[in-house]
Amino acid sequence: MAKRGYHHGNLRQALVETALTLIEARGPAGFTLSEAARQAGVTPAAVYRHFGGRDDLIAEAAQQGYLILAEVMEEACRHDQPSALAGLAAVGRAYLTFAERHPGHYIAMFESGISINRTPELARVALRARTALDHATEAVLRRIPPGQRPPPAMFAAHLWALSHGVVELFARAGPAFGTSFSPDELLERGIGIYLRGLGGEPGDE
Amino acid sequence: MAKRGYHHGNLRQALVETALTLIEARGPAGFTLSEAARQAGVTPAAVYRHFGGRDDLIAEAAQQGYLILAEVMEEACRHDQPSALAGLAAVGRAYLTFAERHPGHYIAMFESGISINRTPELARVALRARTALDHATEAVLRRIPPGQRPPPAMFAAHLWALSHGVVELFARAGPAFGTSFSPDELLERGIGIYLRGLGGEPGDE
DNA sequence: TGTACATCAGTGAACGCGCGTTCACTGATGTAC
DNA sequence: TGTACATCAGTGAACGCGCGTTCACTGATGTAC
Repeated sequence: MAKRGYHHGNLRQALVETALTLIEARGPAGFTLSEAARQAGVTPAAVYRHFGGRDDLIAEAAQQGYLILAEVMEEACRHDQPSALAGLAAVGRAYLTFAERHPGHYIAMFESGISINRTPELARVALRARTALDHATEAVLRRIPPGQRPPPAMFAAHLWALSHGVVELFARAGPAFGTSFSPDELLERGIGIYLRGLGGEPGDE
Repeated sequence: MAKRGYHHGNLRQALVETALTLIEARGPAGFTLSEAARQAGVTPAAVYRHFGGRDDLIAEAAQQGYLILAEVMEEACRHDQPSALAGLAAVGRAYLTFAERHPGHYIAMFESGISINRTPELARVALRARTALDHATEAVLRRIPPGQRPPPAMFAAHLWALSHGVVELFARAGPAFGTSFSPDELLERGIGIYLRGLGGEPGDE
């Protein structure tokens, strides 16, 4: 435990991190400003030095999440992959890994009910994640016979939807809707089939 | 407004329907037992004649939702479709339509945070919806060259995940993540590509 | 058909609780001279 | 290097609120005789 006096030092970020832990543990409804303050070792009123209120704190958590997601997406398409399938699978896997490793961020982003248009910054950074995904998929699309290519935006939307659906139904819900397949396997094979439908990688996978 | 005296007549179902409206309007966090009672024209305490508490009311709403979804899925594969694609698309479309027409149920089922294993009845009826989806997809799978068939459970999971992802990201979020494509178009073309990847319907779509 | 009675759905008052938010304040920090 | 002072992060007490839940009750319903 770092010593602290009257001034916390970095309360703002400490609150965000406490919020993330709470959201992860109790869901978006279980999160309260007061408890976040308590766990950060601070009076509830202190929170108002840094955030407009409860929802702004969640929004900040979501915003940091979109930033991480954007970076993760950018990273996923940085390394040249041996095949289109490998490239796409890397992007999908990155999404799964993100949800797994940053559940608090993930919930704040997609399950907390805060609107992506709540603040211009949030909208901006969400768009950046979106754009990163678009770029990642565009790179793959170039390796596919031109005749079969869907519009890039649609291609990205399909990948995102499939990844998101797998996370929501088969990863985050726990074994509730469980199949005998792991989320990773489910997603990777789904992407493989989809990609074959586009005419890419005839002999692959 | 139906007249009522001291006894409501059908308070239980009236509460469920009020709950659905509230959940739809304010999200799962905005729903309160007290307000549901108020809108049903009844004291909060009256709710406890019919439900164990707030969460049981939500669970009942979810349960009725799974029932509707199961029926919708069963209906979607009842009519013989001219092609495998048409069959699959009908199932996907049914899912979208369900989310659109029964947003309260949908939220209670997938966004309220109540566990599917909360009660045995809820688990049973959720499984029934799941099974209906499995059957709907199995029928399609039979029309596909055997060599390419994925395990039926995986096939169903892919369809579900794609549909669910499209709903969550591009239908329910409103225009937040909007693409230029409608959710229906997105889903239908996604299913088309996926199905071609399975070797079905070579010249179709 | 009429009366007595058991049942139980809904009442209304009350509770303790923790929430989000406000306010005037206090005391640590760091800058100017 | 030392002192005065402005800044502003965090305090702590207080608030009103609506929540979920409990309890002893009341009065409508429907059944038995």
